[in-house]
Amino acid sequence: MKEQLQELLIESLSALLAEGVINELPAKVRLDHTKDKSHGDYATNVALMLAKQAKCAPKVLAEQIIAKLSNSSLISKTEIASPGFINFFLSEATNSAVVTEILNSADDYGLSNVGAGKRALLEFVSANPTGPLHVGHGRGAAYGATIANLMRAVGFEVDNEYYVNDAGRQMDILTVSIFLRYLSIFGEELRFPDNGYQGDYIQDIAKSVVAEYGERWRKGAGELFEDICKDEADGGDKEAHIDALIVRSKQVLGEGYQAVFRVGIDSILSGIKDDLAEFGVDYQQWFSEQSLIDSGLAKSTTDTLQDTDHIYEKDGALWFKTTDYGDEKDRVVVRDNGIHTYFASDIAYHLEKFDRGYDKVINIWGADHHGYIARVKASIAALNHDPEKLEILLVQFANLYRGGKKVKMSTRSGSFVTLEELRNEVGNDAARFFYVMRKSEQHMDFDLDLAKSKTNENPVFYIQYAHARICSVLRQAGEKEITVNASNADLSLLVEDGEKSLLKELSRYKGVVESSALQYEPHQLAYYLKDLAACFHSYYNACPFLVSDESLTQARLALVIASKQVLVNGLSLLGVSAPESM
RNA sequence: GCGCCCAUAGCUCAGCUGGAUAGAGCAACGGCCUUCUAAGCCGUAGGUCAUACGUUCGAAUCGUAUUGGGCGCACCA
Repeated sequence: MKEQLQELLIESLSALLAEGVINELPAKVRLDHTKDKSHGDYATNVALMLAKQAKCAPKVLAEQIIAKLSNSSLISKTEIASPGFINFFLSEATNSAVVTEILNSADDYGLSNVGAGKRALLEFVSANPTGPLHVGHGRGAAYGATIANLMRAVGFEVDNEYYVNDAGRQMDILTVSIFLRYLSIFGEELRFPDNGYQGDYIQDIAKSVVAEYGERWRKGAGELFEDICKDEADGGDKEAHIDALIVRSKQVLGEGYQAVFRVGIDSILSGIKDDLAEFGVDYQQWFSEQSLIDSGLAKSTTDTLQDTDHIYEKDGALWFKTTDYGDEKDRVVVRDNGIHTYFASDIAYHLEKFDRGYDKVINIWGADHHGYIARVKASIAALNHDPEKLEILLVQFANLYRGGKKVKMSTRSGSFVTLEELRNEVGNDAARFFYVMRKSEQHMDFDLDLAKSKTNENPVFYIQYAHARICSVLRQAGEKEITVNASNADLSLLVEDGEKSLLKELSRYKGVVESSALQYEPHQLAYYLKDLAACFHSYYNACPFLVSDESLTQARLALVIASKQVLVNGLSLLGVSAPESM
């Protein structure tokens, strides 16, 4: 009905335009829900916006706008409030119509088509497959999955994609780490490199290698470490040390190197996939970095840039002139040792994304990668695509708190809390909700104790409890042999304050979904659901639903069932369950 | 040093892209269970929206400067 009201308003403005009272229509006609019910149901500031070009006082213009407003059964009255707002009071029938609409649309209520079927590619998480996902990745996962749900709800076609960095040096370090642990299982005496992956999961993967290959790839530690430069703890350079070990391992292992690598990446990747799936995060595509190298696209993209003079050579390395496109400094794409950088394949990856013909290309990155934005956009521009089409959403880190104290984490040493551990501790519902409850660019403190608590300070339980309470009411109705006939209820009986505010709250839902989706702000929906639940709890305490007056019972049940539907729809967009009882 | 993000009640955070008297939850205080789940509700108290200028009918919101915090500035990913 907001749309209808808006149309009426535009009609009126067009009439004024025809009469020359105003010179042009505003870009958008804002119609807002009012905070204060003495201001009616909706208010617009158009008269204030247009007063200057109409060269008259806002209040005078407001009167003219109202005069041109055609009669409609929607509106019961209009008022002008200083300095020039027009307040609309809707008729009771208009307000309660939302219940009918919700009941008719059911699970589809809240869906719209502002996205008009445009295709969007949403890349998120994309953590290096060098270990299990940790709580930092969890935020990106929950955020991305929710954005995808929201965008689909408003009519976009969305593909979720995970970019798998299965090529490059990190993979070599992973392989060597597994290999060394594998050797240790057979009692080989060796010093594990400072720069290797220390986590326990590496030991587990090494055991899998044993299970699959037995002693087949066993080599002597002496052979492996002979003449290798010193590690950091021994006064050497840890980078050089591990690089030397990588080269040696490849020599010593031959085809076994690939075999060990395979076991490692398969194990880690399947762990990540299971983890995300259990978290309710689904992907349409898993895009391999290695595939860009195998297909030659990485190479050909670099060649193209070289042919178009975007790349030059310096100090034995190939540099991409990203400064031509506003970056702070030029970036290396091929190192002096001939190995391409991560950036090089990333250029090809983004080119590939654009070539797939999406209308929107969206990346969700950890905020620590913000320095990377300029160079990626530069590469898109250099390859004759519109860098504006790439939208990069940054997600800040999440700190865990337990007992009021920050949980310390460090990735290198392997002492991090994994996403799986978090999910096991607080549950998927609380994790999903908490992650998106905060604005993504805001640092968040994830309070583990709060996420587990079962009081109204925990918003997840608060909202779910509202849903469970409604289910309970409906069960009671069944026990009392009340036949619920919501769609035929006489909604004009809903006149209590609690009912009016609940109706108003319900009518906000569609707009919240749309706004959350278009602005990539799931927290708007999270807050809305909290407000809706509050509205319901308040109503629940103020009015009994199952009363002796049968038609009143039916009307209240209709309202309550509509509320339940919106809670279910909203929670499902957030990936949170709606339990029938708690 | 340069760049990006942030600063709102004692605490954790919203504030619908410039609107009307800045809102929730927690913590504090006072009430509500013989009646649909008290995992709930009602009320009281709590603010120089970091600071200072500016933009205009109107600023927590936009601009500039300052202060204070986070992150980034690799031939790592």
